Amino acid sequence: MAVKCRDCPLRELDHFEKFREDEIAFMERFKVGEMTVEPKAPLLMEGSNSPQLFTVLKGMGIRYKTLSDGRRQVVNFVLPGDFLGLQAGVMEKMGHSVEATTRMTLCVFDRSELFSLVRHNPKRAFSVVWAAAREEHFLGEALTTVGQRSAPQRVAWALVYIFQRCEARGFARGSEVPLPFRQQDLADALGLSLVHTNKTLARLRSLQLATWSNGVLRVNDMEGLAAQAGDVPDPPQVHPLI
Amino acid sequence: MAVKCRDCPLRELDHFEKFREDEIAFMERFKVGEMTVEPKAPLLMEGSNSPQLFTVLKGMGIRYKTLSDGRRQVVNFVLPGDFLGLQAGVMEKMGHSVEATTRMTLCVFDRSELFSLVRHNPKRAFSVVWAAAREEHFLGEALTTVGQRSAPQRVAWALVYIFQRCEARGFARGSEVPLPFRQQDLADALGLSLVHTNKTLARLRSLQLATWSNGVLRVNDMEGLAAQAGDVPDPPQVHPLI
DNA sequence: CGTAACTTTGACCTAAGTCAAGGCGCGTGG
DNA sequence: CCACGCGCCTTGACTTAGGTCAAAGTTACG
Repeated sequence: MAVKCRDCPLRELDHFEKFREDEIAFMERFKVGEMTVEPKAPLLMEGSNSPQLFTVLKGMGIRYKTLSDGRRQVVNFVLPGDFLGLQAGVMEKMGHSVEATTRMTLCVFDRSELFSLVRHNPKRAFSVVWAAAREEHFLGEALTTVGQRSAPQRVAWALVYIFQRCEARGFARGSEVPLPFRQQDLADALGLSLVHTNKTLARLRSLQLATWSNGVLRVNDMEGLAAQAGDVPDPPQVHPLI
Repeated sequence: MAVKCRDCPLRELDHFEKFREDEIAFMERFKVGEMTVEPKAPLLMEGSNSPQLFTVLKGMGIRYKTLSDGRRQVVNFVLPGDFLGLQAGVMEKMGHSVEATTRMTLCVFDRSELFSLVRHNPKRAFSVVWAAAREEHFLGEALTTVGQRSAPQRVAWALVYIFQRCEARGFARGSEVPLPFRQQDLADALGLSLVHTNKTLARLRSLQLATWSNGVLRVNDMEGLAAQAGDVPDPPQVHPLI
């Protein structure tokens, strides 16, 4: 039932660094199980201190923070290969919540083993640092986008970003990638209202740049979309933890 | 001339975790020197791969990203105890630039030693992870603030945040802390225009909540200021690297 | 003293928010 | 098998928070 790290399909992707034989063995000891959750299921709660850490194997979700008045900031979209729970693992509590959008399957690790992982396997420890730095880097980009760019730029930027990430994970079929989120999620990620996000998407559609409907994003003109976005991110090689 | 880690004044602050004797010795080997820079001096450049990492000993600065059209996002304010260059240390390049605002003195480390630090000193390695997670946590808060809050809330939030950080570092004299930045810097941090930031600060002043002039922030009514901000951050214990 | 870098204030404008009303697809139960 | 409800998307009309422009104070400094 539970997939062995050895057979993990994520490792096959060019996007992820290759494991050495001993690293695979090490991770198999670190791994305590596998979990499947339904859409809407909460995985981690802001302020909580989960005993588990996860690596996403399948499915998508969102990281978000909720304000006391109910407003919500989507902090990032969660895709396969993402590591969840670092903050809880190293500080006492999570800074944001994580929720499944589609059905997801996750690799489960024991939080208390994180320290021993750092102690006994420096290469893997470096991957943890890398993951944290990667997220920090992304959040800097996102902050800049939300702080400085216009609505059309923000939306275009987000679509390019998501498309690239999906593509790197082998989800793209031609110019299409699955995008199972609601417009409200994107709006909350970009600090825009739902209505304005919708109208902005409509404009990108009428400009023949990108179409997002029924959970599928089609990018007709990546050049043009990137031009709309202004500056665009760059997705490098990643270290998964699995 | 160069201060020994043993005598580093930062270690005295309650805010930072105490070092063990062997950790001090270890850091002294890791440290390659000390540097002093003048205001406006660039410390790290976005996209570059600095051979050095720094811990701030004295002075303040800003982390920021620049867009191709000249707009700027201030990503965070840099205070003593902050570790600079993690992204360059672990990925190939920085995601943002760092510039001195006041004269600063920095502890200099050799980037290439970072890996050996992780390998040979797990406790310190954990501190690196901690620092990265801390920054990630902050950026999530900042993103939420910029994405969801109104101008008065943003400004109040930022003042509370900065005041707390300064206080934890022992900079507070009563209700005053040094704040040597320009209004433009705050505006760029919050995604607001200079003019609107100025007017918002004026309102906080007239409400008797906080006054910021001549590089000094005085918080008259922390309760009220926090109320303006809505939800407020929490500054826990930190691990410095020194 | 003059000039350059910040701050402050007022008048006006526009990007984005809010409100409101439909539309559309889908699942459920009568 | 149809209709009702629900979640999500779409569109139009109107409002507003915050941006832009412009000009005048204020310091600090050479």
